[in-house]
Amino acid sequence: MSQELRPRRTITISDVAGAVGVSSMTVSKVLRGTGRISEETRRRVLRMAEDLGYVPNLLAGALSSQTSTLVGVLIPSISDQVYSGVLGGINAVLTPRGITCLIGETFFDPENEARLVRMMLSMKPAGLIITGGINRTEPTARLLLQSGVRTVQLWDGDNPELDCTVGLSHLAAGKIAAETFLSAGLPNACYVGSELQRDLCAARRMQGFADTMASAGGNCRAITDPDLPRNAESGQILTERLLASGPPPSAIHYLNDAMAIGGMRALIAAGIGVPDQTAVIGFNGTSLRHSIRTRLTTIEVPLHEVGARAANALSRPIQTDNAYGLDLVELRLSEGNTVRRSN
Amino acid sequence: MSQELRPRRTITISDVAGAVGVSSMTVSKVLRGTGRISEETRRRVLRMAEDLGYVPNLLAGALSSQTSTLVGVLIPSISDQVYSGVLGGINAVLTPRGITCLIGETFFDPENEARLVRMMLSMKPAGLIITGGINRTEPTARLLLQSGVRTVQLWDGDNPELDCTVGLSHLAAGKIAAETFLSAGLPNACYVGSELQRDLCAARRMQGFADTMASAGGNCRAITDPDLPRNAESGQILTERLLASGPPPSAIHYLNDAMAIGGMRALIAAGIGVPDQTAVIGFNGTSLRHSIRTRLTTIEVPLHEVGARAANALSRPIQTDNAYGLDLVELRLSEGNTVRRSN
DNA sequence: CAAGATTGGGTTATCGTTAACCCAAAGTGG
DNA sequence: CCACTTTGGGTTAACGATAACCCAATCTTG
Repeated sequence: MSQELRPRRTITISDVAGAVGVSSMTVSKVLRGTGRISEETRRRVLRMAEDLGYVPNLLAGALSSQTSTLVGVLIPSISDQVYSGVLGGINAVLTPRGITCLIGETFFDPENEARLVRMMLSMKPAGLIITGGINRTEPTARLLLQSGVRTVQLWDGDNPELDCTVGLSHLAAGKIAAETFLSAGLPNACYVGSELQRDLCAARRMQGFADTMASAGGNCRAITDPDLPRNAESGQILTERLLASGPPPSAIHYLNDAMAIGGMRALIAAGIGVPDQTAVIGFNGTSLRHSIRTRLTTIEVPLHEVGARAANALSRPIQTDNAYGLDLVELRLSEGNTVRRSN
Repeated sequence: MSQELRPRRTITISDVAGAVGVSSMTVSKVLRGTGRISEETRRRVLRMAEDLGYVPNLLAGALSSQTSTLVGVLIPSISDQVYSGVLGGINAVLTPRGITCLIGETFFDPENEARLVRMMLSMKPAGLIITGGINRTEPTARLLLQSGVRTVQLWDGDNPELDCTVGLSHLAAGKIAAETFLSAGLPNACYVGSELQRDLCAARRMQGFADTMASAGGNCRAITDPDLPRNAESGQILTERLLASGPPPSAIHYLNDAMAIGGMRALIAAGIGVPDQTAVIGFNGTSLRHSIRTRLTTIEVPLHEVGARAANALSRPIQTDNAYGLDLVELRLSEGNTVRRSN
């Protein structure tokens, strides 16, 4: 604690050079391990850098070399488990490569996205990972194109765009839920969700669900709200709204697991048995999808995997033909006990 | 789509200047709104910047002005709901100020932290927010001091350090759990958690819990594991381990809500009634703490609030005396039904 | 032992912006 | 009408590091 506290003038590469008695270029070469430097000099430089507490200035380095170690990531919300799970996968790949993530939250708003894309681009990132499923403004799209920055679209696998796309087919996800209900003999279904006009991916899941139900002779209502947050409480509220509007459907597909859990609370409270009277399927396995007695049946997306693949895609050679490099993860229905064959 | 695809040479401030017929300094001033510029010139510059698709180079700007718009944030894990919740609060404050977060995950490892602090510092951030509760290495501590970068310690409110500290008292959290059990007439308790030798905050919660139990004549066992992830499955495993080792305690305090939920699954499976035979308290309310029939009693931490306050602390005047600016959020016990007065 | 190759570094010129000054022309007041 | 302030910009020199070359001394080889 008796250390020097004064934030002295910051130590630069040429301070180190001066102290060792070489040119700053030599120090730069040693620090980056390039060029021919004698073992002796190398050791002295490293030693002195250490002693002086030299910290490289990456801003300067990036400006000079025209390549930064930053990657920008745009997601709807960082406190949403789904996206933070993906972020974990991205970081797991990027951090070992010495790359740091710049995070931006769009909250599904194209204007926010536009602002954030400008911000990110002005940091001259090595790459960009942008969550799809929102209506990108035209100027933003152009900016991305012009920038020359490698850009990966995340999550929205139904609508491949940008340099390449990594995610899942939300249409397929909805279809899986529908087929599960159909093959359990439950053609009378409902979709419960919120913010669907902003979250196009969720909207596409609903579409896949409803279309599949319809084309098999079933039906599908929708109980949605434009603004409710996508948490357990909203699931409960919307389900209560659904129950107030008539007899309960035999199956419900929820926008996500949190809403499904809240929804089941409403069902149980109303004396409706799950799965016997109403079957339930969620979306996006979280570690809590197993609640205490009930194991929610859900569509599992390997979030970490999606993130990792997106990060890897940044350094993959770009597709030259018009086939956007599309990389979809596989979906699976989790084992659960909220869907049972009706008899 | 018939746009120019060629990533042309990047447009700089002097391209804009040349096109308008002024000096680049004028453009710089217009773009930043400083200096005296005629309305006429200002408009022409802005127009041209727009037309040319000019994107500022913040690296160059930061290098020159010696102030960046980056803030580094170090958290244990980004996919852990607790920390991503805090991150949401940080971002909510910083984004409107035009500041972008650099994220680093330490996974409770001091060496990772050391590496990440170096990384962050080399980005010359406007500030740093570092989660406490891990043993900072001595060189890292010195580096932080020398750097002159404003640094806020997050989360660990029992051990104020750095320029200021924003978080909660984990000792107090443990104490609340203990007092709740004690006043419910349940002196025979157990703490269940994992990774305690790395997560010092969780360890302190356990300490606060155990000490309070002991000093009131109660007792407290501990079932922990050094490496298990802190999720529902681990809660279940550790609780099974607990049950295998003897008669069930009358009360269990879990490291977090996810583990508590998993633990309750084990209790129910073993035919042990919650809360009648064993009461349960978790930590950190999540939106899923209400599972379907059981409402977990837990200690609620306002995560968003913690993050927001930490972000605000970055711009608060620094304490000059030795009283670290300590800012603790208030804890409260959630309403739940997993603790009941024993009779 | 002459001639080319290798070793171990140094020079110079940017990278794109901004800080700190400077300065002409136009306006202003007594 | 003269001294003085504004207005509206321009000049110059960093910021810290790197790319692209250059060059003297030493080594090697036939």
